[in-house]
This record gives sequence, structure tokens and C-alpha cells, in this order.
Amino acid sequence: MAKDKSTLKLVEPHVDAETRLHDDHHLSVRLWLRMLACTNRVENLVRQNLQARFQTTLPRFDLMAQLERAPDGLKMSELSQRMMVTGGNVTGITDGLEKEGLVVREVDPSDRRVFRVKLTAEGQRQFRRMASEHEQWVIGLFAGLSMRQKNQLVELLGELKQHVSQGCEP
Amino acid sequence: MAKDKSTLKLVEPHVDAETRLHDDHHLSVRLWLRMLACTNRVENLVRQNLQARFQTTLPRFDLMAQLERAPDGLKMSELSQRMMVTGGNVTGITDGLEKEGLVVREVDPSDRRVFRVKLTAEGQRQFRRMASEHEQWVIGLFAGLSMRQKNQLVELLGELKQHVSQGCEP
DNA sequence: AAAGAATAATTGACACTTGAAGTACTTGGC
DNA sequence: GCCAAGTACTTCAAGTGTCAATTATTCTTT
Repeated sequence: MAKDKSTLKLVEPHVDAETRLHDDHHLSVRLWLRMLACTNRVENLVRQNLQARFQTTLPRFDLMAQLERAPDGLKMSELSQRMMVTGGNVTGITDGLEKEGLVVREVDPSDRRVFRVKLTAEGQRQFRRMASEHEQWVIGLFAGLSMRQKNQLVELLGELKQHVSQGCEP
Repeated sequence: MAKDKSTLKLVEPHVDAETRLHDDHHLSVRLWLRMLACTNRVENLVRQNLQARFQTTLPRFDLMAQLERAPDGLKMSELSQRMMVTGGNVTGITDGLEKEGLVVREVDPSDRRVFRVKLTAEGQRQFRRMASEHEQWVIGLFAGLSMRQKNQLVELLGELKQHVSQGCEP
């Protein structure tokens, strides 16, 4: 740690650059781990709430949320895109919801390969009940931040999202 | 943004409060969705890289990462805590890694209920190879942000983490 | 020292997720 | 019209995750 001043002008710029670089590496990893921790924590709380209050799961809630904004229904592939999961996954979740009468698969007469998935009346009713509670949970979890801080976060994450989304679809 | 100083003290508190409230709700949900999207995106990329380059998975990598920092090994329950997953899960992941010779369970003579899990020499070698690449991926993914932005994010997420972590263990 | 409570790890049931392989249908060039 | 290529969805295996119940061991209390 004790520096030999006689070599200072030789070593210093090099060490300095390395140090800055090292800090940056450390910082990126630290940021990533912290982001992951926050997201997982919130996600787990939401999941637990959905389970305790409505005996349902986050993926099911997510699928229904997508359908609620699409009165004409969505194709399985559209659900897959919007939920950012693979197609095989959507099949399983839709199967479960359909079995409980919350969604229906309707065949599209113009293209018999596709299903249009829609919320049933019961599905809509149930979703609306869940959605309003869900919003309260989220608001509560983020209540520790001021609006200014939330705005900053939205801004910074928006930038990040833009960068990490590149190199996905050519 | 532009403030009208002449009306500042006269603004109707009622409407203003409602508007602020509504914006806040919207903002919290928006922040949550954006955070989720960013995290999922990065997580998926890291997972894909781990799969493509090393035929391994994120949970396995995570477990090995915990062990690498603990030369004396960790108990299953400690792994469970640090990885923020349930115990049953750790059992399965450890089983897999042990079968491949990357990890060993050693019985603790002072308490025969516990296992101390350690990295084998082969496990250490493999982890170090993965870790350096992993760091590069993360740095690359966050390279679009300046150090200043990263610092801001770390700061803000730190605050958030603190708030959402409360009410967990009394 | 024996009964009972607490702790460490495992197991089994179920849900979600991916990726690859398979089926059914549509489209476009010949 | 027909066949190849592409698209939409399903199925299956393997891994990850939860929770609840079980086993084995240790600690506590009397």
C-alpha cells in the first residue's frame, strides 16, 4: 500500500485507469445484484398476496391482465410476446384458466391455426377484483419513495431498458 | 415544469391533491412494470449465456457463487437464506452439482443434522471460468449507462430495497 | 434422564419455465 | 393443383420454485 514516490509518475496513470475500470466493474455487478434483489422481493410479495387472497398465481394474473386490455382477445403467440415467455408456457397457463372457466379459446375462422383467447364474464369479474387490490399492494410497496425518486427511477430504468433491449430482433 | 408563480399559492388543493394521487398510483405501477421488464431481460440474457457457454443454469451458478466466498463451506440453510429460496430447492440444486462433482456435502461432526457444502477443486476451477465471463456480460449489458447513472440507480434501489425489506423478519 | 420443543435437511405434490420436437394449417412458387 | 416453406399451437422432458409433511438430531425443561 505504501507508495514508492520515485516511481510515481511511471505507475500512476496506469493504476488510475485500472482503478477506475475496476470500480466500474464492481459498480455494474453491484447494480445488477441490487436490482435483482429488489425485483425478486416485490415479486415474491405480490405472488404471496395473490396466493393468499385469491388462490392464484402471478403468471395467471399476468395473462388475464393482458386479456383485459384486449376485448377482442389475443392469439396465443401474442400472449407469448406480451408476457415475454415461451409459447409452450402459455399453453399450460391457458389450459388451467380455461379449465376454471376464466378464459376461452375461440377458433378464428379466417385462420384455423390460431386461437383467440378471451376472458369470460366470470374471468373479467374476478380479474377486476384482483387488479384493484394488486394496485394497492404495489403502491404500498413503493410508498417509501417520493414521487421525485420514482420519476428518477422510471427515467433511469427506461434508459437501461432501451440499451438492454437492443440486439433482440434484427 | 414551468411554474406560474402568480397562481402558486392559489391552486385549488382539492383537485391538485387528487391529480397528484392519481399520478402517483400510475407512477408506482409503471415503475414496477419497468423494473420487472429490465430485470427479466437481463436475467434471461445471463441465463442464455450460461446455458450456451457452460451448459449450466443461473441457480447453479448462484449456489456456486455463494460457496466460492465461503471457503469453509455453508450449511444448506445458509445457502437457502443467501440465495433467497426455500430449503427444498437448495436440496435439489445441490444434488445436481454433487452428482457432477462440483460440490460436496461434508458432515459436521459437532452437529450431525447439518451438512457443510463446499466447492470441489473442479468446482472452483469451473466457477472461476464462468465468473469472469459473467462479469463481462453484466458490464456489457450496463455499458449504456454512465457511472453517474449507475451510481444513482444503486442509490435509489438501495432506498427501495430498504423499504420493501421491512416487515419481513420482526 | 425422559418428554417435549426447536432445528436441519429431505421428500412429495404441484406450478411455472424453457427448449426441442411434433402436428395442423396457410402461403407462395412451380 | 401441388409441394416446400413457414406459421400457430401443443406436447414432453428437465430444471426451478413453493409449500406442507417427515425424519433425524439437538436443546430445554423438569
